[in-house]
Amino acid sequence: MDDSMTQHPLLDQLNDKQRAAVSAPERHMLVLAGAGSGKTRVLVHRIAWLLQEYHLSPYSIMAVTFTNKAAAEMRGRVEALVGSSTRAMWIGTFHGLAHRLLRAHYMDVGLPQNFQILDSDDQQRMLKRIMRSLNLDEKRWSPKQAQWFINAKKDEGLRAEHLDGLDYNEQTYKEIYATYQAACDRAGLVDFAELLLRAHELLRDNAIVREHYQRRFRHILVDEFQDTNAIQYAWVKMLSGGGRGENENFVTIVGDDDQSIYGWRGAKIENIHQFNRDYPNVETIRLEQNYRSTNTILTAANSVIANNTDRLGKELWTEGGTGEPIDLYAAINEMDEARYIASRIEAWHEQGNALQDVALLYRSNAQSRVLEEALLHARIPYRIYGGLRFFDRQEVKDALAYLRLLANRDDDAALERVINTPTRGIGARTLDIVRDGARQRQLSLWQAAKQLVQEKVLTGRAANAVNTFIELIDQLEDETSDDLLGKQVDRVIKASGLMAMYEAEKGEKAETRVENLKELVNACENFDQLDANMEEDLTPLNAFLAHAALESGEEQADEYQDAVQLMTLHSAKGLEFPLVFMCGVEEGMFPSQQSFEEAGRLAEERRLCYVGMTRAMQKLVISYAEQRRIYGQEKFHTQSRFIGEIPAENLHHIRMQSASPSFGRQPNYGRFRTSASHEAFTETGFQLGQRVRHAKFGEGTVLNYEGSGPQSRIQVNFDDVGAKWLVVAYARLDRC
DNA sequence: GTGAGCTGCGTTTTT
DNA sequence: CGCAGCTCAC
Repeated sequence: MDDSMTQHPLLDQLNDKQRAAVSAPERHMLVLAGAGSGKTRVLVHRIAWLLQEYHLSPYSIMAVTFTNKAAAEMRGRVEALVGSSTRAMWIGTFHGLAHRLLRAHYMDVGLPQNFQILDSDDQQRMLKRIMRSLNLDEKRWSPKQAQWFINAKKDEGLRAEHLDGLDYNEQTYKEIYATYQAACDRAGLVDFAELLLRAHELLRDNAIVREHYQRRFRHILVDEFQDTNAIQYAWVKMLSGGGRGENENFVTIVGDDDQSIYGWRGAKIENIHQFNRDYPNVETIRLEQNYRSTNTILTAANSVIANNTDRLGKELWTEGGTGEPIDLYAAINEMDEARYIASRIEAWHEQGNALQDVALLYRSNAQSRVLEEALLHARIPYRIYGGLRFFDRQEVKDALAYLRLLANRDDDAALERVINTPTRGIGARTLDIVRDGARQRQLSLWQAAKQLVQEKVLTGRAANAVNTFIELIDQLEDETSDDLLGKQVDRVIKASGLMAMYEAEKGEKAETRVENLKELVNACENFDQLDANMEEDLTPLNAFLAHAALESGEEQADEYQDAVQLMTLHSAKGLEFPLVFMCGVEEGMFPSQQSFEEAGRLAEERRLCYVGMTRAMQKLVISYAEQRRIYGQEKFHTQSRFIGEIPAENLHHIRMQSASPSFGRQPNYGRFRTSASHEAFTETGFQLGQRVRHAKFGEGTVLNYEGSGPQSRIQVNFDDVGAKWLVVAYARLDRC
């Protein structure tokens, strides 16, 4: 590479590999980007390079991500780098871009112009209704399973009619799938998986549309490619002409097979391999230099992931220092674990470090509870990721349902939600009649309701109530359609009685609901259709509704408060923290019980472990509990196999230093006693958490004790035979 | 229409 | 064990 190239401002601060990826000639590329290797940076600089050096129009570039957050970050950084608008560029999520295609070509795919998006909550309610209408045994068939089945098939690109060779169970799900799809089609509703499936069918079946986009998008860049499922892969392939079309299309995929943690929802790591087979002359570039973690952390993470087979192969390295060893805390139970973590955070904070630099990672959400209790007790502020998001809140969804009805009367899901919210005398009986009528006549609920009133199938109070509702919606549209969006929403919320309903409720919860409704009006006032990447020819209302469905909104505010972050290992992906705690690293928790059966799932757990470890910049603390209460039952665990895969020299073992009986689950001690000094030894003469040896049972850890004097008993979790209660006087335990 | 009381369920999550 | 969702009685 000559000097003029290396001095290009876009290549300035990049390492050789990054530079090679950014300045590569136009071609298909596979960038294997390890954790913390500057992946987004490469992607962003590559786009800028295409614009500046190859003088490509922003119009000819598409960049695809999985989350809105990633898309927004990419757009922002590209804009900052090239200093001009990127509006013409298609940067977005798979779902967002598919939605865009469907809006632009709704007629070609047989959708009404006002089609609405069904989120997974809506989808489940819809399925529940459909399964009732099919008179299925509710003990045997669950909407949840049906939802799983349908989405999995759609993710594979399969429609109900494509399914054959099914067993009896699947046959039923197929029927549900078909009925559900017919209902969605009638109502103009599109679920998330449907966005992708239908966009793919559009490109597949419509040569004119397909060729138009193939001509347009000279470069397609896909982030997190290891997380793509079958339909997403097929979609990219279709858009790019498979890389062998008559047009010059180039696809760049960026990903890390070691960070594929979404196999359970249909992601296929093999898509990375498949890309190499499908596209000609793919250049592979590996980004292995890590700019995030200490050498110790990387060595440990590399050792763990090395236990997986079928890897593309990659080893992270750093020019940085060794750093501190990884601490391993062996807790006697989950409360001890939580208390230890809280004490470590206190120490960290006292040394002048920020709490927001600390993350607590766990395998499952249920684990957060005990951690929260300990943090609360220690008065350490914390924030939990993955709560309910704005557009997912009940009251907000109610309001949106009214708006959806204004946009599209046939939206059955919306109608079901609000026809009797607030209550207006339309009870279960009346609704059943309307549902039956709709099914028999193959109409939407709205149309059926109208007909049934007209034909006097519905009479008296019921007819009156239904009529009032119909008139309310019609009138609302009439009167507010000329309003600006914010005004319109404000009037709809009030005239529908929704606001009054929540105002009448009392309590803190109700107050928040009222606040949220006001906030929705606010969001509408500030909504910028173009900023949201919605086409101009979409009505503002439809644009907003699509926006609400596709981006369920940010998490709650108060982000400015310095607080520890709690989240699952999955949601930690892509983030980094100076201090990371990985908790509950026990066999049966992590790897989870359910992953034991299949090697593939175990490998995914290991990748999750790799993801977790590589979040840590300076210091990683791993902990596990010998005993843990799960669903009200005491479980005894051993440390996770993943811990054993870390080189011993990188680990620093810690056991409980000052034992307190409260951690031995004695009654009446409360969950977290103040940390005043407690006797380190139990009345048995053994320390809680201490390692002991028994002639027959081998080695184990002291977990608990009860009684005193000659009857005193002690509970030991033996490595080989599990937990046992022993009478100390007879057990002849030795200290290890 | 509302609330007590019962039942069933219980990785991981984005769109 | 803790919850959400549902039923049934008023």
